[in-house]
Amino acid sequence: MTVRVRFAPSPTGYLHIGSARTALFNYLYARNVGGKFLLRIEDTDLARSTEESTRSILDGLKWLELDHDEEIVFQSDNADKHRAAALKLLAEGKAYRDFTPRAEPGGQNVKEGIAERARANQGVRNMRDNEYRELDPDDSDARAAAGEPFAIRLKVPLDGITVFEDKVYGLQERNYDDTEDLVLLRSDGHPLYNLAVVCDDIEMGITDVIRGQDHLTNAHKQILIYNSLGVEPPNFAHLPLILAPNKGKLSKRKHGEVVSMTTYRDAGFLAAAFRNFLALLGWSAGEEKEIYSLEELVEKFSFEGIHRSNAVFNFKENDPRHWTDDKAQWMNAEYIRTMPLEELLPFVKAELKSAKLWREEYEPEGRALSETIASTSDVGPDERPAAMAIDLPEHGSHDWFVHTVDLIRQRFFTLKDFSRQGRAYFSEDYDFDPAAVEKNLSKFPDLRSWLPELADRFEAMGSFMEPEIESVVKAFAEEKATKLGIIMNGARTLLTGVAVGPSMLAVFETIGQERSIRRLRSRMAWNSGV
RNA sequence: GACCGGUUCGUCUAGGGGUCUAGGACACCGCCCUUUCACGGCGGCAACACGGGUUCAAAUCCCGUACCGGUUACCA
Repeated sequence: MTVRVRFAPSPTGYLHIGSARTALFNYLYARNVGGKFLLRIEDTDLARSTEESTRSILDGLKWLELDHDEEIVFQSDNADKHRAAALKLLAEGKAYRDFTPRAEPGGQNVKEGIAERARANQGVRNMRDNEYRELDPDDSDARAAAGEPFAIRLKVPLDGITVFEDKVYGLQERNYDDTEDLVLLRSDGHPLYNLAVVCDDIEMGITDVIRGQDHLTNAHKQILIYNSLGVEPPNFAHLPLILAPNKGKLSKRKHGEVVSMTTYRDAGFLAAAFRNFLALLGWSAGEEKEIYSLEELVEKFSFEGIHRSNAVFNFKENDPRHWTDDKAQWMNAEYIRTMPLEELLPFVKAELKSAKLWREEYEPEGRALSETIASTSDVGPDERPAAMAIDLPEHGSHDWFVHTVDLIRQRFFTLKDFSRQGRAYFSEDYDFDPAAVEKNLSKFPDLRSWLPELADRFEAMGSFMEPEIESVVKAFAEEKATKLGIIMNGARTLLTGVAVGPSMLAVFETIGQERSIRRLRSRMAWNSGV
């Protein structure tokens, strides 16, 4: 039998980080065993479900590249089937009509109300002591026919236990006594979650249900429904939860955008990096390795590697440097710095495009992309031999673009850095970081005249490549009896607007002779300073 | 309250009775490299929740306690 799993989010918000991981694990398992990964939108709570949310969830999945098989199922389309199932159970005496008037929906905090009531009922109430449970079927029919509203509840057997072997949590047993006669159909005819899930999973032929641990007790209720319906329950695998730094629930209300998948997409994260991070939250291949490609994750995925304890998603709300989990940030930087250049290029292109920094000249002309890369980036920027310099691409060309991306990515964390910190490489219109101006320019007033003077030296140069640049700048620093670093850092600030970056010689060379000269002479940074 | 689950460095984790003076990663802190730096290299700090057993031997097995989480809806 081929494995069929599903990811079944309810569209009441964007794709939450925990849901994203659930989707990932479903996907990994399906691909690992050659099964199908299906998608179902659980939109039966009309009041809370929105189309926008559905779109956002789909966007998130698409971004993570978790492609689903077959058509998306919308649970609301199946309401009639759910009702029919409830009616069938009613007809078979496996469910009953509850004529108890619907209770007033509690105050603001539903959960607290539930806990409160549970405490109050402590030891008194049998979970199945409903007065209508054993109502004579004829009476029941008569009252229903008279138009009296009723809910349909499952008639949970008196004695026995539900048992299943959870693929993560192991053997799970629960006394029927601990499960109430759950409502299948609301008095307004609306099918409820547990019924809908079971019916849909049966209809979709789901063999393995992989979802958050918050559904562990639902599994028992659902098994009861499967039993009543006479259908063999699927396998269950529950995943540990992802918690907030205070070990509480991670929610949009409390934690805001950090939990949304779109935040990461918009912040310049690579899907591959984020997937990698997500996979390691609650799962381990049992080896000392952190970086896994999707293919490796698929290959190594197993339920044995999944934890039983919840994981904390660590971040500091008011600290920009740690706005999200440090490891996620590191992972993304690691990908940007080390992934094959040809895979990174399209992302940089998209980023530059959206920042209006992309130029058609960066487009490869005729040459295959890989060919270009081989000629410019096999050698790391730091140990590029002199011979390479001969081929140094001209600014504005595709080769230059490739060369530049490879040079500047070494200190970048997100795709956004290419259009922000790296803006000066692609545009004449860039800002100066006040801290950099303060640190590298304002402190050394002499640079105000020295840097334009250095520009004059550059202008006199024939070839503008690292070795020549180096001797010119060194001679200049000696002449001015100052430290080379002062000149270099001042120039860096003028040329790039920021205080950090690759080797300054490489920066000069990459920015190019003409632009370097112009920028060294510019007064803009000085005027922007304090 | 009841039922269910969990508890190894700040965080993610390795660990399935001896190889554990508990390993890796991130973060943090030093040092080195360097013209600077958020790259890189080297190093440091830092954990088996607690109490009882079982055993020659326990982070690993059993029991209890504490704490944390989930569920307990005519929500999903």
